[in-house]
Amino acid sequence: MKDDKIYITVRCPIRTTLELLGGKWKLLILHQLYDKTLRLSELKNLIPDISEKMLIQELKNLADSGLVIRNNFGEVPPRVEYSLTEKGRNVKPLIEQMIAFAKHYEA
Amino acid sequence: MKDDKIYITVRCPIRTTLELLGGKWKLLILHQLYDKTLRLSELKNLIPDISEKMLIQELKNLADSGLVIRNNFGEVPPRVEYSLTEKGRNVKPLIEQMIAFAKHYEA
DNA sequence: GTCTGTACTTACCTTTTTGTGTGTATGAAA
DNA sequence: TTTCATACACACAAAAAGGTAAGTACAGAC
Repeated sequence: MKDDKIYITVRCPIRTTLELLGGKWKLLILHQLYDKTLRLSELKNLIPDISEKMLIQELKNLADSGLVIRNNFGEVPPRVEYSLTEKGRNVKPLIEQMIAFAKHYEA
Repeated sequence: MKDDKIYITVRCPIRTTLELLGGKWKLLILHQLYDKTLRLSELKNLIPDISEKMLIQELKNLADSGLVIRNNFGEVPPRVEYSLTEKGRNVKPLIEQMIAFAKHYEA
């Protein structure tokens, strides 16, 4: 029913971004990754309250979305490095606006 | 500001913003509200797939956070209008960055 | 031959978020 | 009298998100 109306609203850029970046962890991970390549263990230290499962899961998510690149060195013990893709780097202004918003809010 | 790593990480501006604006609906509501005052029923039409319960709940949330003002005219049948506060208006650049991000992503 | 370090995987569980359906108040209109 | 419109409350259910704990693989160090 009323397919026209619904269709327009449910596929808007805000929802797209929410799907890509929504949730508790993705933006925090991308923020850490912004200007450096990091290993899983390093991310774990930088975001101490994330569980290993969530970190791996969200990194996989971000890699599947093409925002993060997973570089597996194929060594033993395992060595894997994560970094942003070109598209992933587009989160920067978004993150900066989030920080600005929090600042304004707390002022 | 302290250099305690944990403290910094669990209480950072990104998390603050996530707490205020996270979830499926808040940003969509704020977006509709950006340049106009709206009644509940109007918002319901503009975001057809939100349930009434969620709409009311999220509006209450946003009002409690001081981002939205609830103006109750005390009439019968009820007439209540919602609009952004000054602080609420600070979401604009954030929303615009979300839209820009989606655009870049899809390009 | 046991231990260590790393990046996972899996099963299971709890919490949070979101959705559905129903009920309430009231004045006016039919 | 009945019906309608509006904003919202409440009980409950379903779904999604997140957390815990255990296990896997394997080269090299001990």
